[in-house]
Amino acid sequence: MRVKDEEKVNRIYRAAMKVVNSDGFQGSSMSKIAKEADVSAATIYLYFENKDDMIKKLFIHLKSGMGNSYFKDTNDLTPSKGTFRTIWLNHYQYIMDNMEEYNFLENFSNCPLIERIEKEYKPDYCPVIESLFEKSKSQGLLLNLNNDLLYSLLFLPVNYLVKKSKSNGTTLGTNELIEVFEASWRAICK
Amino acid sequence: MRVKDEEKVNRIYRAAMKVVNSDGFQGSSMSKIAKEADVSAATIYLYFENKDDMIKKLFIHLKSGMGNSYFKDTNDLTPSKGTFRTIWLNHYQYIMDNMEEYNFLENFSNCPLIERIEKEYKPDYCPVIESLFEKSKSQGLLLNLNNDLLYSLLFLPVNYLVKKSKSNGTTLGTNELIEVFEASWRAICK
Amino acid sequence: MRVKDEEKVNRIYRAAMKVVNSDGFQGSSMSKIAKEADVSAATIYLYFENKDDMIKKLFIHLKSGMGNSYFKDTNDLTPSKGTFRTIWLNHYQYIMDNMEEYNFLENFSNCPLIERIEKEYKPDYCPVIESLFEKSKSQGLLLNLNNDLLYSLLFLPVNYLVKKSKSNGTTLGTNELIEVFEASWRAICK
Amino acid sequence: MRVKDEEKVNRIYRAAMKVVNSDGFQGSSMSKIAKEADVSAATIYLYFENKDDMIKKLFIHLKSGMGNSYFKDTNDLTPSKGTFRTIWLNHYQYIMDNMEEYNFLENFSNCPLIERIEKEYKPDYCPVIESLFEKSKSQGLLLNLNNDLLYSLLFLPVNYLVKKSKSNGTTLGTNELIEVFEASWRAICK
DNA sequence: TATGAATGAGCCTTCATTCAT
DNA sequence: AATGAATGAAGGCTCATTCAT
Repeated sequence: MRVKDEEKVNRIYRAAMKVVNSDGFQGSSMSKIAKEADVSAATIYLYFENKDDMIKKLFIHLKSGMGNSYFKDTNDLTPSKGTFRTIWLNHYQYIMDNMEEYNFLENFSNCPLIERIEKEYKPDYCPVIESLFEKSKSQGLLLNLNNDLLYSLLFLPVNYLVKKSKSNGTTLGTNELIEVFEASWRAICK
Repeated sequence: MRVKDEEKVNRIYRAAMKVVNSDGFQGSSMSKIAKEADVSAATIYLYFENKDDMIKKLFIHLKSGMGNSYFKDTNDLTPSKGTFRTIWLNHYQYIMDNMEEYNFLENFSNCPLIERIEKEYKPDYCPVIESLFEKSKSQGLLLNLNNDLLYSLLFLPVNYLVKKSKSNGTTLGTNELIEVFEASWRAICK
Repeated sequence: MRVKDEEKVNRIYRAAMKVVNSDGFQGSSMSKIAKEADVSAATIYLYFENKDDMIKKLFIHLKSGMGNSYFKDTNDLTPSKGTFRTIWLNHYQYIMDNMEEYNFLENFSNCPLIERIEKEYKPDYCPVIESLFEKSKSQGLLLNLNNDLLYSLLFLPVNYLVKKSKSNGTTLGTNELIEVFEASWRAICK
Repeated sequence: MRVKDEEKVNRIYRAAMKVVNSDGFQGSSMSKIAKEADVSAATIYLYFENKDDMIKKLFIHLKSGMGNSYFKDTNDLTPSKGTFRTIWLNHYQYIMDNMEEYNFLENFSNCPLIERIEKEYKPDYCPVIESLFEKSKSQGLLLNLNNDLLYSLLFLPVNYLVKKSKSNGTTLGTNELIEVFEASWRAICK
């Protein structure tokens, strides 16, 4: 397994994501993915050890891509409501712009295969936001709650809503969006 | 004529849940489930049309069981913070007491097979809580937000925390629990 | 296997014939037959050893019924063209009136299961016609050909035509019918 | 890349024919056929869509092979008794030389699966002989009968006899053979 | 007698993976 | 490096048959 053609790996990633999202994990097969990527199934095995390996690497690939984009345009991490709002909106924007990726990640967070790597991978997943939480708590901006709890109060509702609105075919207006942020913020601010 | 073993369908349900939870959907097979339930694979087809049918019925079975238990001991649905706390704590208790069931439901909410029946089934899933939301909004107890949003602000964080704590092996103390409720409540109350 | 209810056996026979004719041998199952006969599948095993046994007995049952009816209204077996015409027309009429039975027999004459019993059963299948052939040959009415050959020259064409016309949805007119007989007769008469 | 073994499909054909002939349609399974062909069952699916597809293609393959061989060495289709005799003897020879193929075709002409393709395939099956019939009728060589009828009067008896003689272990002598032809011919000639 | 329940065996088919070019 | 061919293993499902009432 020697990586020569970096672009081919991406084609495989994209194909896998697409097939899995549309057919579900159990409906996805190496040959479908291969066809979608326009390579032979055997070729995939030049780049990945096996199917699990491919899925895991795809998961990590997408997850880190997602983590990075939260903080695009955001070098100023001074604890403030404005900072959180910016991050929060970036998060929202990322989900909207990368629905495919987001869906894939959501779908697989709960599968046994992924759970293991989630555990290994999570620690260094979002150190930036973790430290922002810590700073904010020590400055009295946020309630003194566990980071996981802060995370869930702040981000889960919007995640859920996006998924909902996607399946309903509706879109969230700007006002509505701000409303959601304000509600979430109220939950965690001091 | 051998008499139909009413309990057998439950054995199958339990087995399916167990196998799926430990091996994931893609790793679950009818024969594994059959072996776990201590019946022949063919027997499952006496009770269900096919695998999909079985999973769907199991899903509905668990979901309605879950819905019912939220309101055990709660006939008084007068809109008040106390009512919501009771329901919220029932919800928490249910998850803790029925981790297997809860996990199964979580795992499958995202699979394509289930998405369809979710849509059909959701409308009348929790009419009680929906009407409580409505009443509360009209009485000025809650912010005038979409029910889905209220739901996600109120329940998702605790869901997430339970899963977290399970995978960490820790348990939430009573105080911590109340803290989570209070935070969630702050997000939605007027 | 004790036969108590003679009528039930017939219901099973009729059901088997119907199912096999419409779904083919490979598409016929004991449960389908049972349902068609309005009995439990287990009940069939009270009357027959197993599926093969049932099919074989049905085959023999039908075959002997068919043999008998060739000579209804025909006790006069004096060798003559008229006698043969009568038999030939009886044969035609029987096929038309008992298409289901005839089809079943045709379908199964070639299957390995039946071939064995055909051999055992054939000898005494149609002694009447065999002796008529013999007498006719010795009287110089027919060519001195093997009985099987006489049989095939006389009867196979009309069999084939009936099947054809059935699948075309057409019916043979009386004149046409006589024409066929005359042609067949020309083949074997001296 | 391993090269596709053109001969492999023939091995599969031969195996299918053999298994079906000895075990009947209902007794034939893909795995039996695969074993007989000395390939993996999965391999068959590289060459055929599914079992039905394989059987159908085998049927057509054999049928057209049979059709072709009737007219080997026979380009002269001038209507005459000699022409018919030649064709008739070719037909006989084909059956004797290709008993397996012939049996398979016979066995399957009556199964529902085949009936459909027979209907689609028959029209252009033997246009040569059809046109010979037509020409012969218009020249007054043959009786003015339906082609199907001519076909059945001419060929069915010999078919039957061959099968008979095979199951008896006897062989038709040349004289006997000519006798059969003459009888058949007498049925249809003017 | 009659039958619904139950099942082991087997069937068709697919799939992840390896082979050979 | 790339791929079509090949396959063992497994999956979902059906069926003839037996069991237990």
